[in-house]
Amino acid sequence: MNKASVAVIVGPTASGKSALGVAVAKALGGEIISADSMQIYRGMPIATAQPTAEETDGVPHHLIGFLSPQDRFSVAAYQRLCTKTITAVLQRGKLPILVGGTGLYIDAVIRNTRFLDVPDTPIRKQLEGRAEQEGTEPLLSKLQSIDPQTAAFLHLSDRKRIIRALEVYYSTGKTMTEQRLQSHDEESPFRFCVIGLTADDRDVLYDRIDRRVDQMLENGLLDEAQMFFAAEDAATAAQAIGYKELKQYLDGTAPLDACVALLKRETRRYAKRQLTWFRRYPEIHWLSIDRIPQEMLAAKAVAVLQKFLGETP
RNA sequence: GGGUAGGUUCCCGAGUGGCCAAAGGGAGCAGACUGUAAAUCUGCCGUCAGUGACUUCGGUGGUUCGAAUCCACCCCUGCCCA
Repeated sequence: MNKASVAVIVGPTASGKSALGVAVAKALGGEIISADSMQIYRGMPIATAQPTAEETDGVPHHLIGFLSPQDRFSVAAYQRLCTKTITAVLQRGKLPILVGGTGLYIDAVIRNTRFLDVPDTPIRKQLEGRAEQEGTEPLLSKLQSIDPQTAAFLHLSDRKRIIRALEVYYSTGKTMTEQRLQSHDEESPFRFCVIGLTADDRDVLYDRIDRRVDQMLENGLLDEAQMFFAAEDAATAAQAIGYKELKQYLDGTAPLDACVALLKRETRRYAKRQLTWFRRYPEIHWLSIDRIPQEMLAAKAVAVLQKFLGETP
C-alpha cells in the first residue's frame, strides 16, 4: 500500500519558514501544521512569531497557540497531536505541511519514535536533590553500571540528561538504550519530504534575526513580556527566547539596549543549533535564502515537492 | 606645551624577565541531543605541520643566555593642567 506523503519545512528562526509554508500550501492545496515547541502556547504571539491572520492568508494552521503557558508539554504529546492532525488533514484530501524549527519534535514525528511512558515522577526530584548535594559523579557512575551505552555519551556536566536517563530506568525498569532499540522498529506510516531553509552566508541570516528582533520590539514585545511575567509560573513557556532576556530591563536592573543585544545573541545561537540539528537529515533538500531570489523560493520548493509526490514509494 | 594613565591575539581584559601563543570573559565556528528542547551539554578558537616549528603583545633600537614584561626614543589614545 502507498504511504501518504507529508511535506516538511524546516530551518533556523527568521529564515522564512512560515511564509514559504503558506506559499506552498496555496500552490499545492495544503494545510500547515506547526512544529514549534513555543508557538504551541497561547498569549505569546510576538515572541514566538506566530503567524498573523494576514500572514496565514486563509491557509489553515494547526497546533499553534492552543496550550496555556502554565501547562506542561512534551515531545511525546506533540508526536501524538501531530500524527493525529496529519491524519485529519489527509482525510480532507489536503497535503499536510509540517513547518517548524524544533528539531526534536520533527524527529519524533518523522522517525516515529516510540517513547516510554515516563511522566514526571518524584524520582526526578529526588535525583535532582542528590545531584545538588553530591554532584553528578555518583549519578553518572550509577548510570554507567545500568546503561553504559547512554552513559558513554553523556558528559559529567550534562545533569539534565543523566537524571533523565536514571529516571527512565527507575520508573520503567527499561534503560534508554532499550527504548532506543525499540523505537526504531516502528516505521512511520507516512513518507516525508524535507525542505530545509538555510543561508550560505551566515551573516545574511544574522541580519534577518536582528531585524526581526527589532520588529518584535516595535510590535510590543516588551508589553507582552510584562504580561507574561505578571501571569503565574510558566514552566516550559518561560524558556522561550524573548522574555527572559528582557527581564532585567523590566526589573530595572539593566539598560534596554543590553537586553536587546542579549536577545539577539541568544536568537543567533539558537539558529546555529537549529542548523546543526537539521544538517543531520540525510534526505533534506536545502534551499538557500541568499542564493535563491525571494520570489523563486516558493516555486523551487513546490517543484521539489511535486517531484516527490509524483514518485510512488 | 606640561603632567598623568595607558596602548596585549576579532572585542573586552589579565599578565610586569623564563613555567606565555599569552588567564578570564565576550563574539565566532563545529558538534551532541530519544517525554522540560527557543532547553541542556561538549569541543575548537595566532599560523602551519599535529609530542614540533614559526609569526605575535603600538613602532624602532637596546639591555639580557632569555622580554609582552627592563631601558631609550618615537607614534597614538584617555584624563588633568596650561
